[in-house]
Amino acid sequence: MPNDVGHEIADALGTLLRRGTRARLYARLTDGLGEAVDETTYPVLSGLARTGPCSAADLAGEIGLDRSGVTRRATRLEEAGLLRREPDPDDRRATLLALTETGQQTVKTTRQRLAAFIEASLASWPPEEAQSFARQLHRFVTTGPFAES
Amino acid sequence: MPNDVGHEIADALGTLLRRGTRARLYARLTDGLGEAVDETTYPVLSGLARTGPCSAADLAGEIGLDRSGVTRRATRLEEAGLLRREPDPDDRRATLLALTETGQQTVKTTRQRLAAFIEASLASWPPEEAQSFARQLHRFVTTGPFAES
DNA sequence: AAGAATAGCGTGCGCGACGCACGCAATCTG
DNA sequence: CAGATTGCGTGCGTCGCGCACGCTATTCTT
Repeated sequence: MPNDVGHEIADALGTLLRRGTRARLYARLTDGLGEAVDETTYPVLSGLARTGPCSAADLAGEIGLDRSGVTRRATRLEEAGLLRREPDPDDRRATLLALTETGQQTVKTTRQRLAAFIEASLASWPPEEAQSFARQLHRFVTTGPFAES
Repeated sequence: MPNDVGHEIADALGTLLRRGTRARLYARLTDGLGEAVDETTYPVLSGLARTGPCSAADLAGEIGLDRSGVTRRATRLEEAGLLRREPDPDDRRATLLALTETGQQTVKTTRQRLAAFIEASLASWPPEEAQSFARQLHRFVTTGPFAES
């Protein structure tokens, strides 16, 4: 493998991990979806969409955050009607976090926006090139130095 | 283009933009390089390595941060001996920020570590596949929805 | 040439996000 | 049935960040 490869990818990852990059992308994705959903609260919605209804502690582990932070974000999202707290029927001290209908819709549209952004910037690529790139990127991220520590 | 492509890349970007991902990667890259260099201060070093000696305001624009933040990080790095403040010979009110020898060395080793991580996770790939992936990723990042807004 | 306007810099201040730890309620254990 | 444990929300301290002020040096204006 030529030496350039590592440095070329390093450059790309560098700009990708910039604070501003993340902020701009989230701003575009959550634009017009209400005051409550932003860069900090969206991971709660997204994680909850992945796991289904679960406790705040489990969700905290899922999105890599302290339990207290999840609780606070959840209250914000609850007040905005995107999330619902329901008592766990099996354990009366536990409360389950679950997405409401609008919450699910919010996650859905956000993901569609991201996919649309990506497809737009890949529009000029040969289809099979885009396809192989997608597979390679997925493989690189899941097997690289980014796995769950 | 198949619909999967957008969603597959979206997944990869999702995990890549996780808060924890960024934190873990920076922790590994800056491990043992001294107390002062961490996730927040490294962009100052890296940006300064790209631009060469320049003012705090210019560097702020470069790394997407407020000027005051650059100043504070610069003082931390200056106390650690990684950065030097020198008066601008052409403008006596201006002070230029410049990397010291150890500062340059720190940036160099950090970049080498990142490149090594990447090459390690690409070690099992066919060389020409890695090469095309690197080019595609670079192109995707520079032309995608991540450009400077 | 002198006073006004501007530019560069550092710092005080408030805001928001985060983690830790405490208290309360419910549950498990012996 | 009492003590230990678990789940949850919240107060507190810390930290990073942007805004705005004051100070100094420079540039503009007349």
